[in-house]
Amino acid sequence: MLNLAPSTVSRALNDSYEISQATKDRVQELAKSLHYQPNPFARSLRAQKSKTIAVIIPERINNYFSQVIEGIESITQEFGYHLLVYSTHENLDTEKKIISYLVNGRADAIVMSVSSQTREIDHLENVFQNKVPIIFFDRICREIPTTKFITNDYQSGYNATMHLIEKGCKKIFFLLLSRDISIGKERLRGYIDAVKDSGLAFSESWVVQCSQDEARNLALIKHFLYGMDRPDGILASVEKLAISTYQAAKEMRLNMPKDFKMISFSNMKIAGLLNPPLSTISQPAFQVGAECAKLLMQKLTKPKQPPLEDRVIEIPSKMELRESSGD
Amino acid sequence: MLNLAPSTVSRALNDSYEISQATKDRVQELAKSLHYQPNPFARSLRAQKSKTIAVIIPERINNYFSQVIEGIESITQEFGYHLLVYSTHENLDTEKKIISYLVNGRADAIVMSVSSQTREIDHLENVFQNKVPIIFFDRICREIPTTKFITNDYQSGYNATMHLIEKGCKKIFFLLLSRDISIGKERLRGYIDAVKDSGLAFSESWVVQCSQDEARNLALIKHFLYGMDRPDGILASVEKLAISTYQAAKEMRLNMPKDFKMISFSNMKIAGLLNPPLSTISQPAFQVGAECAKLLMQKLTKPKQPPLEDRVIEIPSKMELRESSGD
DNA sequence: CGAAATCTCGAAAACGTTTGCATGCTTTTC
DNA sequence: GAAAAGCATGCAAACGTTTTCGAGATTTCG
Repeated sequence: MLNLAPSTVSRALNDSYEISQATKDRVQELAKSLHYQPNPFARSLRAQKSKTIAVIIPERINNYFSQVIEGIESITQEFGYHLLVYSTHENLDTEKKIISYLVNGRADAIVMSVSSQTREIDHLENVFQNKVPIIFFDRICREIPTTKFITNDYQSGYNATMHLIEKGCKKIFFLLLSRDISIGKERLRGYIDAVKDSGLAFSESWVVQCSQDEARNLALIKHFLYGMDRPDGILASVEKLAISTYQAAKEMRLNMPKDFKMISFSNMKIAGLLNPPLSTISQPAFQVGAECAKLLMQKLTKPKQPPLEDRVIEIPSKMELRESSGD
Repeated sequence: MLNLAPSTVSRALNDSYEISQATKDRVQELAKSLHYQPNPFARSLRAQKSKTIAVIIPERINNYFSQVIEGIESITQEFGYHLLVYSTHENLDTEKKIISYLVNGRADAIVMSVSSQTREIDHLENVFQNKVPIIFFDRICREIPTTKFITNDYQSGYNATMHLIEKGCKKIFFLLLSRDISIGKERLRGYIDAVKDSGLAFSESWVVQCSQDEARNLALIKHFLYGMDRPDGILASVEKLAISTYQAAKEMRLNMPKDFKMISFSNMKIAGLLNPPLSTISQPAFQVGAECAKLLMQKLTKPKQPPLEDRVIEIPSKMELRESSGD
């Protein structure tokens, strides 16, 4: 429309020094009046980058993961990056499929928390070999040499258990989703060490392996709460299991903290409004997301950046004691 | 590597009828062994479509919106569509900026719930004029002639209010975020009609306008709960305000349902575990998301589809009565 | 056996940008 | 006054696909 070559227009829009101010003005004015927006695919194709970050989480309806995404976005948004969000629904096959979408440049980087089913890691190796920067958080994969963010899972598990013991618990059950995922393992270790350090008669049956099926979890919990050897303390390694326990206690008309005490890893804002208020170990979710994003923005927006360091960064959780644990 | 032209390779991979089986096999085998994945940008550039849907919500840490996104994904995932998720943080300027990213083809369609600040709608008009299919849900924009999904806001507001009145409430406050957004208006209308139909002495001061600032909301709620003309019933039009009310009641040691009764629009799964269990009107969030997605998939994947119809589709909510309202 | 039909593949254009290089023009410099 | 330098712009290639068109090879058919 202005009788200019595409190259000139491009340079004018990008404010190149080799275009006269007069031409720049003409071009930019017309662009504005036409609501011109450059085509992102042409750009991505040419530049070999997408200004997009993929976030992969195991489930969406979860306060922790929502907060992490908020944290990520708080940083990426300043840089004009877009967020592609995927949920694996804790399913390994879905995770593999999602990953396969992302190794071809659709995203410039990946931020993820692996599913509880993830045992093999070929697909993750593949990402790494394809030079797509990847950062893990919470449920990390130690084998891939990249940066990972976790909280002090061992210590938190230890402290939470010790707290229950101090409150008089002699038989403390540990509820987990899967023994395979990183956080499960570490929290479990902390729990076991605390139990043993206190000289309690630990038994393997104290560790209760739950599943993705909420109805089954509820039945399982009710079952052991009915039994003869029922616990007087429970440490839930994920929020979901704490909720099922509340449900079970309610249906069975058991009283917390009288009949048993509980503390849980959880990022619920309303933990204090439950009946009874739930003692929690809450993770710095927003901060974790923000730190992941900062690292990625540094790597992606600055020239000549080294690959992401192979290290584990720990950001401590906060224990908030309420009535459910007898406080 | 196979001494074939790009066109042949392309056709072989896409299983075109004009390629011999032998060649197809050779190509597909090599592709598999190289983990070949076609470049999405080249594809999008060529096809003028991105297989991506943008979802714009006012906030991420919200059960309702998370569930809607799950619903959307449950459908789009089968079609191999990707989800770009944005949060406006209830901010109009952010909303405008996000929209401006999307009118150039980055997304094939938009599913959105407008921010509580959204009064002007030029940016939404712009989307529509650019022929980007857009569907609204929950907080809709009636002026844009497209398909919108809502719940029976008026009726739900009416029923909830009637329920409180049946439980003996004489002075019922209505808590809302903004009078501008669609759902606020409709729920408010239902509430007012119910109050008037019951012959209660309605006063404008019963409608309490809250803000995005949680601390201010808490102070506001505490203030009217302290006052002489404090309500004996509260209808919260959004979950967030119900939570602030619980917080206020807790701090002031007020007892629900004795001192006042409450019911709230909310999609919290754990409403029943609060103290006291919260009566809710819960929306069919997952279903709303799924319906939006179904419509879009139809429009995007089938040839020769008409534009999205200009109509409002209502999916009813469910009222679940618990102790907070005196049940 | 010649012509038509069928099968298999390649050449080239197109999608909308960005950028290295070339070009023509004006200004500066010795 | 001629060469060098600076300025403003255009040309063309490249990014990786898909698709239209056409060409050569083989088969079929009368």
